Parts: sequence; C-alpha cells; structure tokens
Amino acid sequence: MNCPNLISHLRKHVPLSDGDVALLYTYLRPASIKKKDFLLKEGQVCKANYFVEKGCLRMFYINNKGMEQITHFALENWWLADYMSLSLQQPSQFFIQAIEDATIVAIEAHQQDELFRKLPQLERYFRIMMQRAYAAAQMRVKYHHDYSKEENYKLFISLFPAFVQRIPQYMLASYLGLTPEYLSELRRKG
Amino acid sequence: MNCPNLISHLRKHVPLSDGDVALLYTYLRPASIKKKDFLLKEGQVCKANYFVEKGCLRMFYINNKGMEQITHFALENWWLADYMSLSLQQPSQFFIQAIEDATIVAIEAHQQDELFRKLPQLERYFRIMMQRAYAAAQMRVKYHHDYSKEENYKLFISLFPAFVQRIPQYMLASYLGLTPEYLSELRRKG
DNA sequence: CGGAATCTTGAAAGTGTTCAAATCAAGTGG
DNA sequence: CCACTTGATTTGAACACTTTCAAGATTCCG
Repeated sequence: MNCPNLISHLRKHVPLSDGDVALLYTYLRPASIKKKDFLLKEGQVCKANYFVEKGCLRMFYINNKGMEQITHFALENWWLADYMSLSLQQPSQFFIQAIEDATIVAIEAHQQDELFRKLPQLERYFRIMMQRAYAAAQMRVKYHHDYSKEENYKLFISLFPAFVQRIPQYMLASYLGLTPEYLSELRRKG
Repeated sequence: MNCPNLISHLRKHVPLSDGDVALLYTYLRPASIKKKDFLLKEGQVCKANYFVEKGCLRMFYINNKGMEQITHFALENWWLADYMSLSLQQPSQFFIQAIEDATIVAIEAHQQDELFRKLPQLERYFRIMMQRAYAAAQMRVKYHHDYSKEENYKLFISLFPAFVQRIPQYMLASYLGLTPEYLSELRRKG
C-alpha cells in the first residue's frame, strides 16, 4: 500500500498501532488518476470519501447558465467528497475531477461504519477533520460577505501564490465567483 | 436537568444508556438566556459548543462598514459555535446572541475531550453533526453562487416561511447579504 | 404617549456581467 | 517540427443588479 501522507496525517491526530494500520489497509482503496479523470459525476451517488496523497482535485457543478462553477479545490492532505450525497447516499449535483495527475485514497461509504467500529479512533479523526472543514466554511462565508470580489481576489493570491500558479485563470475566476473577463480586468489594474 | 430535546437528539444517532445520560449530565451546563443576551462576543475565545433546546440564536460579525453581518441562525435542535475559535481556542471575530428568550445547553471546550473519552459514542455523534453541518455549508456555497440575491430571497422564504415570521426583516436581509432597502424593494415587487 | 427602532421610497452611483471580437497559447496529427 | 485546431485570455462597450444616501412613514416597547 502506498499512502504515507495519509498514515502520517492520521497519526498527527489519533494513536494508530502498526496492527491498526494493517487493518486499515484492508479498507483503503488507493488509485492513480489522470488529469481530467472524474471521481464523481452529477447524478451519481458519491460512493467514497477521497484523500489526496498527491496532485489536485476540483469539485464543481453546472450552474443554471450552463457554466462550470467550482466550489472546492483539494490539494495534498485534504479530504474531498460531496458530503450531502455521501451521508444520505442520494444523487449528487456535483462533479469531482483531477486537474493534475493525482494519487488518491478512497474510503468507501458502504465500508465506513464497519471500519469505524473496528478502529474507533477514526471516528475521532473524522470528527476533527469535519469540524475543521466546517470551521473553514464558516470563515469562508465571512470573507465572502466582507470583501468585494476584487478584494477576495487579492486576498486569495496573497494567501496561495503557489497554488495560483498551478491552475488556469478561468478556474480561479470560477472559484472566486467572477467572470474570466472581470478577473482579466483586475489583473491588468494591479 | 432539563434538556429533553438534546437527549432524544443524541439517542437518534447513538446508543446512550441511562447511566451514560447520568454521566453526561455532569458535563452539561444548561442555561436560560434572555433575548439580546450574548453567548460570545468578538475578541473573546469561544468557550463552549451550544445546543438550542428552545428559542433562536444568531451568529454575526461587524463588517468593514461597521454593520452587523449575520452568518448563521440556530433554531431548536441545532448546535452553534465559532468552530475556528472553539477548536484553536483563539479569539473570535463573531458574536452569538439570542434573538428570542432561549434555553440552551453548553458543552465546555475544556471538558470536551474528557467527556468524549468517557462516552466515546459522543465522538461519533459529533462526527455526524459536523459532517452534516459541513454538508449544509457545501450546499449553501452552491445556492449562493447559483442564484441571484432576488432568487435567494425567494428560495429562503419558500423553504422557511415560519422562520421568516420569527425574525425582523433587517436580520433576514443581513443573512442573505443584501441591504434592507433592496429587500424592501423585492418584497414590494412580489 | 414618546422615543427609538424598523421599514419604505426614490434618485444617483458603483460593481460586476454580458456579448462580440481579437489575440494569445497549447496540444495534436501529419 | 510545422500547421492546424482548439482552448484560454484580453479588450471594450452596453447593460443589469445592487448599494448608497437622504428622507419620510411606520411600528414597537417602556
């Protein structure tokens, strides 16, 4: 099995014996995927929670104007899923796609409860991860309201200058909720 | 102790013996608070996770124009906290205030780990609650991008007609991220 | 009743979008 | 390695949505 980042990330938050790790391996499904491959498409049920070992994923949906609207990016050491679809096992409105060649590790929804029963530490680990993700979402709502789109753009590039180099402009525009044309204008201005 | 809603909510998601409940009680801090009382103010560390037994809370911050910007409401059976401040025990940028007389139950941050060690089911319960809250936050990002403010207003009043009756217009405007003046205009139009 | 908070109205200004077209960059097959 | 085709970015003008400001009307609460 080849998911060193996941194991060390788990061990940062909960104790895991070597035996636990061996047991865990029987529940993990690692995969290498190519740029533009999909892990989830609209209409499908989100069947797993995905950990990014290496590479970059995006989550997006098709908005009412027929355009791709990106809602999340996931880099190394992040979990990504449509948690509404995953929790309720109902069809998703989202797509999850690799924007670089990537190595991911999946925990399947139908095995998750059994895994958590055998390794209760994982219940704690994911409680911490979900609380962290929700905390970030709360802050995101704040920034979204508090700053104009121009300010949000400047904030984003100052916080994640390296990441901005990894993705095309139109994806950044989509994530920030503005048009590629307007982003282009903002870049020109400063 | 008087928190029937909390106990039945817990039992919907995890098993809890009567002994567990008795133990739990020693960690819960129930409180009655009056309309306009604060559970958290900007600059304070968020010291507890709050469950609403009865009544209604709001969470807001003071934006860069000096106005109150509401980010969350919490009704019966919802948990509310600034999870960034709660997790990291750092000063909050938010206020939490009752907008009706309310009965709440608090779990203090400094007792939470000890409580979860004694009742590991709670780790699972809060993993489910946080995952649910994060799932809702993901959908909220989608609605926020997908609909104009006018459409978001119409969607909100169609989804929560009873709740709209419980709060003043200016709070709804604040939550939806539009001015009271514009909301007034939308109401007039239909 | 009186004062404060809330809600409405209308005009002017700003922010961001749309549309159409031109330019630039990149991947592919020959 | 070039030529071609497609995808990505830029430009500018017209337009749409939402805010701001100032004032007046209304409602709530002690």
